[in-house]
This record gives sequence, structure tokens and C-alpha cells, in this order.
Amino acid sequence: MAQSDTVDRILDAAEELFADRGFSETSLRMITSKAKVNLAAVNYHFGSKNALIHAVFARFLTPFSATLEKAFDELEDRCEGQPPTLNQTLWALTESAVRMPQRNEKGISIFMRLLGLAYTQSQGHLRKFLEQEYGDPFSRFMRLLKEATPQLSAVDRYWRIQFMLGATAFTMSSSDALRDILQNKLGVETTVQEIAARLVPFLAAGMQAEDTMLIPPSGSKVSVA
Amino acid sequence: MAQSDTVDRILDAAEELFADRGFSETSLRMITSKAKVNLAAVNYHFGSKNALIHAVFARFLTPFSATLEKAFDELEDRCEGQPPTLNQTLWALTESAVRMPQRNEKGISIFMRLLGLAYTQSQGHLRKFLEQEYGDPFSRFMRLLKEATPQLSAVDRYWRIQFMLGATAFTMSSSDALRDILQNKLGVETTVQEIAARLVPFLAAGMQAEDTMLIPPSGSKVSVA
DNA sequence: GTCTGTTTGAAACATACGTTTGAAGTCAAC
DNA sequence: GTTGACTTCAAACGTATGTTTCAAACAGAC
Repeated sequence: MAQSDTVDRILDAAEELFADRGFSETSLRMITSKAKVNLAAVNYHFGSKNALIHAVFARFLTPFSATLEKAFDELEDRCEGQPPTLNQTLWALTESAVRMPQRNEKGISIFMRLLGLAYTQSQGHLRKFLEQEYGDPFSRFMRLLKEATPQLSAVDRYWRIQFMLGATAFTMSSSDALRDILQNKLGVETTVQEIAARLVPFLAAGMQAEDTMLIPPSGSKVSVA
Repeated sequence: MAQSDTVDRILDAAEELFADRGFSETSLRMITSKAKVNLAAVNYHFGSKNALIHAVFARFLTPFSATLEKAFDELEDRCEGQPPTLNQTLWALTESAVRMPQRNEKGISIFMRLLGLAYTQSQGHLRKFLEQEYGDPFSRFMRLLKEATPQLSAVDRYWRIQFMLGATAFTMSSSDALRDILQNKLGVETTVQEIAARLVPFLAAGMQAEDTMLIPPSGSKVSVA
């Protein structure tokens, strides 16, 4: 059995189990028994459980961030100095995610859920790792968002970006469960691509909402600068 | 030391620790040492760790769901048979949350984060508990949302509600941290009420977005029913 | 075939967890 | 002052975890 075989089988099993159950709730023994390798193999090949978590993310994120940078490059080239629109920027992101070569049919949704978990489960080491390794494309995405919404005040834009991240991370982090519910209730199959196709218009509309108080709550002191 | 003292101190410590670190990542020993009570007190007063988690949710959700039902009653009375608008429904919810009597200044944001975790961390027992105990007001909220957005297909509405929940739970769950960042970066103070005032228009705009593909991704097969 | 560095294997290690136990303490009622 | 129900306490229990150990198996080079 070649080394890469054991390593890849550990990564495959870990990826799926982490996505299903979260990081703390997945033990090395679950991973190694699913991967049909010896327990010690994880610490031999990766060094620690945390390092394994990093490796799972790196296997997807490294090619993805390269693809994303290229997509941003193309987008900015196409716009010839004009800042790309909000929709163009959001689509560049989702397209890059959707077009990544998949190991299997569940590839994207598994990884979307992992990203959501990374954001919600406050694993300090993981956040630090992601920031260090993939902070650059993220900053670039933020800059594009800023240029695409010049009408927003810095404060409004700040909060609305948080709302966007929240809707995305949250939906993706539970998308398998949500899909199951949807299928049982409404008998509809849904792919990640379709979720993204619904999410982007929602986000774009929210980002560009008029920020007037449509119905000020009676009696409460809500003030908007 | 009266019983209620120990019980409340356990609940206070558990609430805060769960919100900070998640359920599995918080041990009974952390809780009891923060609460300055004996380790066995948790199992004595609550029976198990899972029952403690339920109690933490019940302490907030039981009065909240009563307040919410009253707010919905008033709203429907005021509308005299007409279905309340989306903005009215959202405001009824956020006002009920904001007006809940707080144990401390972090009250709402802590509980928002707990709700987010309940949704994200797949704790089967917790989801079952919440469904059983508080399914009614939730269903009512869903019904109001449905009546307020008759133009949406069931599938569109389903997903957009998930996006709303995500933006809300995510933002509120980390609003303390976000507020700090905002104050440091932009020198602006922000209250939970003001965040809500920004969030509701964002959500309303997203819910009512035209679901046309504004910029169909070139070449990819995204279909929207 | 033998040697050498790498990988696997079964077992043990130390630690942390949720839970249980039984004695000690508390406090009001009688 | 004694009783009896309720609460706290220190200690232990059994189990599960991440990690380490070291011998066995393997593979390619000579």
C-alpha cells in the first residue's frame, strides 16, 4: 500500500466525518476505522488531530484559492479599470467554488459545510490557520465588495457583509440537513448549485436595500445614523 | 445557600460557556468551577449534561415564546383579517427579542449565539427538545412569513427563510466581537437594537428579491425552477 | 540475500470526560 | 435536641479520547 493511499484514505474519511458530525465530535478512531487504516497512522502521517484538520482544509482550499484569484484576475481584466459589479463579484466566487474538480458527487456540499463549521465552531487553531494561509484572497474579495457598493456608508457595508457571510456560512453549514428536510416536506431535490443560485440574488438584494426604516417599531428607540 | 442560587449559578455559567465554546467543547467541570459549585451539583439538580442544555434553553425560550405569541396576537388583531406584511412580522419578532428582560447586558447576543449553535451543531437531542417544546410559535412565524410572501414559490420561500435565519443567528451570535471590531476600525458605537434596525431591511429586501438570474454564470448549468 | 529507511500494527499511556457513590453538612419542623 | 428531607462535598468509577511506543512488515538499493 503506497503512502499516498493511506494518507488519502484518512483525508477522505476525515473530511466526510467532520462534515457530518463536527470536529470535536469526530474521534481519530472513527476516522481510522472508516478509512480502514491503523489508529497510529494519523499521528504518523499528520502529527496530530489538529494538523489533520488543517490538511483536510488545505487539500481543498489551496487549489480553490488559486482558481479564485484567477477568476478575480479575469473579472478585473474584463472590466478594464471599472470596478466589477456586486453580482459579478458574487458570481465569480460561487462559480469558482462550483467548478472545482470534485472527488465525488458530494464534494462541494461537504466542503461548504466544513467552511461553515470552521466559521461557527470557534476552533482557535483553525481560524488562525485559515487566516494565515488564505487571508489574501479573502482580503481581495472584501476590496471588490467595497468597490462594488460605493453608495453604502462604511458602517452599513460592514454590517451587510456580516449578514451575507452569516446567511452563507449558516446555510452551507447545515445544507445537507436542510436539503433532507426540503425533500421530505416538499419532495424536491436540490443541488448545491441551485442553492447558490438562490442565495446570490438574496444577498445582492439585501446588500443593495434602501436602508430607510420601513416600519419603525412603535415606541422603541431605534436610531439609524 | 438556597437551591435556586446553585441552580441559577449553574445555568448562568453554562449559558455563557456554551455560547463561547459550544456544547461538546464545554465540560461539566468548566461549568461547575466557573459557577463555583460542586461537580456533582449538575447531575443532582438537572440529571445529566443534556438535561442541563435543555434547561439553559428553556429558561430563555419559555418566556420569550410567550411574549412572541402575544406580539403575534396583537399584530393579527391590528391587521383585522389582512395578513401582516413581511416587515411587520419581522419587527414583531425582533421587538419581542429585544424587549425580553435581560439578566445582563450581553443577554440577547448570548442567546442568539446559542440558538445558532443549536441549529449548527447537530445535537440530535437538542433539536428534538426544541421542536417538541417550541414548535408552535415557530410554525406560527413560518405561517406569517408564508402569508406575507405569497409571490414566492414554496421552495424559494423555504431557502430564503434559511438565509434569513442564517444572517440573523450568525450576526447576533458574534455581535459582541463584531461590535468591538467596528468600534476599533470605524470608531462607531453600536447597540443590538441598531444592528436589528440594519438587519431587518436587509432581510426584507432579500426575501423580496426578484429571483431572476441577474448574471447567469457563463457555461454552467444553473437552473431555477 | 542483506541492509536501510519507511510504513504499519497491536498495545499501552496519560488524561479528560460524564456519572455515581456515600458520607457530611444544612435547616426547618416538631 | 432530635428527626428527616434536602443539598453539598470529595472521591471514585468506567469509558473514551489523543498520543506514544516499539516490534513487525515492507520496499527498494546494493
